[in-house]
Amino acid sequence: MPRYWLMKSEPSEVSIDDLESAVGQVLPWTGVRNYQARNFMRDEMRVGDGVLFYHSSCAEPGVAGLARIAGKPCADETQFDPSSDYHDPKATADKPRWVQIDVALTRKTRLLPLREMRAAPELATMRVLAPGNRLSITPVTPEEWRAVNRLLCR
DNA sequence: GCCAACGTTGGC
DNA sequence: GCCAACGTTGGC
Repeated sequence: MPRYWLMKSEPSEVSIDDLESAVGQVLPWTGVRNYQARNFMRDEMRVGDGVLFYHSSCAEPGVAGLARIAGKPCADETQFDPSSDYHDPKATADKPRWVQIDVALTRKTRLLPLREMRAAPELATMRVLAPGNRLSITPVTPEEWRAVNRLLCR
């Protein structure tokens, strides 16, 4: 039962600074459109779980801050919105397909670059670093969580 | 912009 | 249920 997660976000959409400046420093994590990632949110996340906030698809990919799960999963509102990039015409209010969950900032950190993560032997097992990985949400082991925190203090 | 890896779709 | 085609992800 994982208690830690890595969640990818494109900073051009939602960055660590957006989370920092959000009301209550909480944002709903919307737009997940992958079943495996959805199932993590829907079935396995609990309030208080630790989150590595990861910036992807940008000039400097890497962990940009620490956050935590701050609510229960509920229907992702963007799936019903025809004007949203995340609109899903097959989703209905009766049968929502996608879920969102509140994520709260714990603290912004220095950027821990992907490059540095790959170079750290203690992070070699991280699922996000596995070749070909594309999942936007991946479980993180307590050991990996501690190792990332140690690296962030350097 | 490239491209490898992967997930989803849809015809059969 | 198979699997080829297609779309997306995301580092580089």
